Amino acid sequence: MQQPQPQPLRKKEIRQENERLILVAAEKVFAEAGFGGATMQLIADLAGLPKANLHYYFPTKEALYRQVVQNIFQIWLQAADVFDAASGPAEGIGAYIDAKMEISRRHPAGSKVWASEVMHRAPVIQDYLETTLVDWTNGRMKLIQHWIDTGRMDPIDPRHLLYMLWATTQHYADFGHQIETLNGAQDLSDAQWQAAKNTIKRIILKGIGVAEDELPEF
Amino acid sequence: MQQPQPQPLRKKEIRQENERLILVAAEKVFAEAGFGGATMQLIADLAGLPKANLHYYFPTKEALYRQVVQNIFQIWLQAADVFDAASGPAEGIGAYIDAKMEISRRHPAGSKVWASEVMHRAPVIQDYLETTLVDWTNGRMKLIQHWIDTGRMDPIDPRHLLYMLWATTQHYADFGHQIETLNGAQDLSDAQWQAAKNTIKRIILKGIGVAEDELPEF
DNA sequence: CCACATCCTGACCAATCGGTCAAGAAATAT
DNA sequence: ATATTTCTTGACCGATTGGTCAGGATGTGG
Repeated sequence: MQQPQPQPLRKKEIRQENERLILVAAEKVFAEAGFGGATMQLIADLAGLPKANLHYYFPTKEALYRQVVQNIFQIWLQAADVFDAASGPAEGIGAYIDAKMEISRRHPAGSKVWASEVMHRAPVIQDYLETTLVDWTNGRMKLIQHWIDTGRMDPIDPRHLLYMLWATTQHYADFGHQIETLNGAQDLSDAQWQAAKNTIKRIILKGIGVAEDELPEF
Repeated sequence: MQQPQPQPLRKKEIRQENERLILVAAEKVFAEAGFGGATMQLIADLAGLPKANLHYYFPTKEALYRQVVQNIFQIWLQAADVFDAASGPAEGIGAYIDAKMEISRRHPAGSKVWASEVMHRAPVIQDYLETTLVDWTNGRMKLIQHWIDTGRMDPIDPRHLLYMLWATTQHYADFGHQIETLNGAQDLSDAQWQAAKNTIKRIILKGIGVAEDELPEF
């Protein structure tokens, strides 16, 4: 039960709310126009604030962009929790696909900003790639290798399996416009998203040799 | 077929060569900086021509960009030839994966420009998406459905299988920088590219239920 | 040779960009 | 109340951008 209080805003609330407005607008504009094509004026208009106000909260365009990318990176990493909690490849990889597809559906702009950042050789988050992402990847590769060693799946190169999972799930966000066009200019329906998830899980889980009795129903 | 020209005109050679230089440079700069971040001056420097010369051959930045994107689209479609010539899913899909992976390796800049164009809602090639790409996709979906109907593979949604093929293969170009970083800042070796191809083909072909005796050796 | 078409390019321009600033408004602290 | 901190914003600035243009250079056809 939140009471709408349009007038009496406390200073801390003002800062919090304005930074949120700016970050949401920035994510959208950066996704649609790229870093170079985005302008502070566009972001300001979308956030409903004067341009000078943006520079009060974020000193430069690059600082704002950096914050957007870092926020996305956090969401991105968080999706891995389901991976570790799993008892085996069917559950772990299946849940990971579900989680990443949900991100692609709910956070398409963020995914595009991430893709754009990496495509342009990661000028802003290269250090994160070299540290956090390397560690994350090594950990998951070990887990997958363990599943292989204990006969839970075929001896697949874990690295390329991970790339395949990233590619397939993020494609639905990054190439969402192409997919919509091929869907008759319509957003994917709930059923179509479900079909996408199921098709991906079915092909990959069967493809890596997960035992039949571990597979979910499709 | 081109008519062989015994005495090619000099002027025409100049035009041909300069347009080629500009297009090659433009593809690289657009890929690395995005449309908004690319500048005519950067492209001119990379092509080794004065900026004003670019505007002699291509009236505007948009016109140059449009030509780059259209060229990529042609290469992109051409990779489908192997698909149609195949006698079944193992051969057709396997060859298509090989062809698209080869494009990712040899044409990474083009792939990035394409990805960027689609991510930004295809401002330049939307009409191609709605006509050529729709037709292409429908044709391949029919072929896959025929393979399903004749029991050559499992009843997989052909649309999502195609998306999976695109996503997985193009990922090695579009996210090449991330892959290099995770590979210790090294380009993938011949053997690593081969491993990537094999892993993708193995997972997908097994995942869609291609008969064992149709599978190649991995 | 000459007349013509094509190619080349330094200098320039209007528009737009990211970013600054100073003065004032509004909330908070004393 | 008053002093202080935080927030707001129109106006402005230097730098960069895509694009123009006039005039010279170079190749072509007669």
